[in-house]
Amino acid sequence: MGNAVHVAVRAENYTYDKPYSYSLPSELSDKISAGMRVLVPFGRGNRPVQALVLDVYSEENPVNLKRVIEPLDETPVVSDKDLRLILWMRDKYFCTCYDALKACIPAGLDYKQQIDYKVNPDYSGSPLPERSKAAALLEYMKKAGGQADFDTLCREFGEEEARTALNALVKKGILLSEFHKIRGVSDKSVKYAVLTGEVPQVKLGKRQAEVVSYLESAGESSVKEISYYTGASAQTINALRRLGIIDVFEREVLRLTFDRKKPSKLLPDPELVGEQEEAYRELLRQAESGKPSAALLYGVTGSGKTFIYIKLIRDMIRSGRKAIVLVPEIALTPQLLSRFYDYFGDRVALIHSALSVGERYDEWKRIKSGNADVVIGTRSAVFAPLENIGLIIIDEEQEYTYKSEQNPRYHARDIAKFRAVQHGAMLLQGSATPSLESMYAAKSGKYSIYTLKNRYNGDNLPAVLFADMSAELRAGNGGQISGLLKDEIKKNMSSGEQTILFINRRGSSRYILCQNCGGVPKCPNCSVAMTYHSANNRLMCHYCGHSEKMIEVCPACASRHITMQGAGTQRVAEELEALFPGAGVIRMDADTIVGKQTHESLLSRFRDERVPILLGTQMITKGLDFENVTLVGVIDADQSLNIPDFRAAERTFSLITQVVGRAGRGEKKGRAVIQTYSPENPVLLCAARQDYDSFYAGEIEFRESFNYPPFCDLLCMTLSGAENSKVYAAASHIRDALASAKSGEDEVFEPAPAPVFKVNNKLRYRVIMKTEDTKRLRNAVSLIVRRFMSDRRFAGVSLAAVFNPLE
DNA sequence: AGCACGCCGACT
DNA sequence: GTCGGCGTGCTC
Repeated sequence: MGNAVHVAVRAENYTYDKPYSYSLPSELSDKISAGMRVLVPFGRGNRPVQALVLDVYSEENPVNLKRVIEPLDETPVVSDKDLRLILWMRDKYFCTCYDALKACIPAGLDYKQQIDYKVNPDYSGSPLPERSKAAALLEYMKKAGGQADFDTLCREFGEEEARTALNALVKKGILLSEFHKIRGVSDKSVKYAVLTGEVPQVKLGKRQAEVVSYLESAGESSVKEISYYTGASAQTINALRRLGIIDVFEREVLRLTFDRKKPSKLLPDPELVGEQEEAYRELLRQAESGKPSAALLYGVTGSGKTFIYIKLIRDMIRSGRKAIVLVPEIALTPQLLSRFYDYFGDRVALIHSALSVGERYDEWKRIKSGNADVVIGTRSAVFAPLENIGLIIIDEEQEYTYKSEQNPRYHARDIAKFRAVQHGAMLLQGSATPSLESMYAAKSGKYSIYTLKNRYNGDNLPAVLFADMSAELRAGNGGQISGLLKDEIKKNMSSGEQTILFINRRGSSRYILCQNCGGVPKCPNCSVAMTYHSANNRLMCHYCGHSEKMIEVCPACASRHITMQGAGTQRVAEELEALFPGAGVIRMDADTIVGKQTHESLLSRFRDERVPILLGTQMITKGLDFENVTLVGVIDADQSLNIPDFRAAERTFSLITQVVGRAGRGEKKGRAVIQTYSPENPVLLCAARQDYDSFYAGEIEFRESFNYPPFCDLLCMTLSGAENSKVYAAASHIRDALASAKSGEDEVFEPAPAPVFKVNNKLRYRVIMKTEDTKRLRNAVSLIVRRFMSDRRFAGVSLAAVFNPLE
């Protein structure tokens, strides 16, 4: 008899991610409990591997088990509830336990492991054969003072060679190895480079010369910026540093920080009126029941959802429970944040990606130690280590930022539901334009639903005008701005009111077209056109990160007639400048939010300096509340409608509705101009009237007749690899495997090339399956994935399985 | 994945 | 004889 543990090792491969037993040395038995991480010997070579303790039990026969080496934590990093969440995530998302664990804890708690090697001074065995790699490596280490870490040796000898030589030397006892754990390093500093003034002794490479000339004009810059503007890789920078031409140094990074000064006095409970009060009462009763439940708060923009949230959370806190509030993107919700500080002061914890590793870790510890009552944050905040959660709120629940695109590919809503069940909490989703899935769940009784119809400060909906762009084209206006929109902007400018122009760039980006041969420059690694970035005047690939200089002559036919396609903010800005010479335009898109210009700085300029026009992409659709904005223009409303995706209509409706709602938030009456080639389109007409109900009625009918979610679940299996025939064969195999697992009305489709067939030189095929019984299929898929991964015929092909992908 | 074992050909 | 290349199979 003795103590032993079940652990989940940090496994690279899903196939062997299962519980393993290790015996617990008696000196460790009171130091280790479930939810802690330990180091265990794993595999034939007994290499030290991190593992998560699932439970401690007493083992009849502990002698034939390997022993735990050492604990990595003093207290559990996850609770028992979280452990169950992790196991559930593994089954649901086909990820490893350790991947799920990493989602639950801050990066600052994650250990990297490093092995240091030392020459054994007491070695007395036979000498090594001369001229072998091992001998060379040993010689190198002796010169380096008898000690080196693995990374350095890899750089010197190549990874493969270093590994084999080191293993041989350790086995012979010539070298000693020592395991070190390194805390996830703080990212509070950023690498900068500056010219030393040294004149190069050798002729510089093309890339190197570009970096030097960039630094000459820009002066000291961050390495990230340098590679954005010149396309230089880390190697290029390193080479220049070794040549003595540049200096590289680290510098503390300036972060956006939110003012967390404790307000002198917290605001009293907000006053609710009419339908707000009614919704609040019902929600409170539901939340206080102590039973898990889900509700949808469906209310138009400006109907005061935030105050209902605040009042509910106050009540929760009074009864000793805690709350999580998820928002789509922290930078886009400054108003909501400051309101929470006004009402909850320093009992608010904030978790989002703009925090440094260290700050996230601090915030996590603060939450875990019980010093926060409310956690606000983006997707990952759904894992906040709170105990006794009473309420989880997902604001703007239809937003796609709630879905993780990396392993584990979870949706915050699913995690929230699971945790709500664990804690007997209420999940409250709020939206002006709920996702079809959520509204359907509400209508079929799975969620209770509360509706707010009125804008509480009596704001009127804007008057919406349509500009028919095909008529414009016929009338000889081939530009991006219709006569109608131009006139409205002019009116606004003369009355000193401001305008927001929205470019719907989803699904279209700017690319280069040769007018002579019709050629479009493509990424050499991926099957997509290169996107033009005006900020650095380069062509970039959004899939693999490849970038090259903007071309002046067509590489195919040497013609100089090269034009830019797709509506970019820059092009519209140029047109505005031609129409309204000298008028101020602020451009806001991913291109202009680099370096010192932040989202906030641009917005505060727009507000404070009353710049007439704000022109931007998706990022201007949310959270902006400017009294003086009385006109909103949608440049190309149809853009996102034409994407071949069953969610295209839903996304477009949500976007347009939000943008239109930006007009007339103050005293003055607002107007909106929607430019489109299809002014009769029902989706746009509904969005113009802010009429979700009609939109929902039409869309749900479409989903039902074509059997799309929420009427079925879509399973998407993506196969990728370098060799076309192999990947295709693997896809066919998966198709057959799924076909034999199907039941009833399930459908399995033929393997098809992914919409972007080649990414990073890997070819991708997809196999889609529609199913009505996801629960049952999930087990079958888990088995298929596992079998696939351990099947040697499919080496070199990787497989990702996702249920209901958002893209 | 990563590591050892075992089988076979090349070379001291 | 033995070193090392690669195919195979397992990981408490």
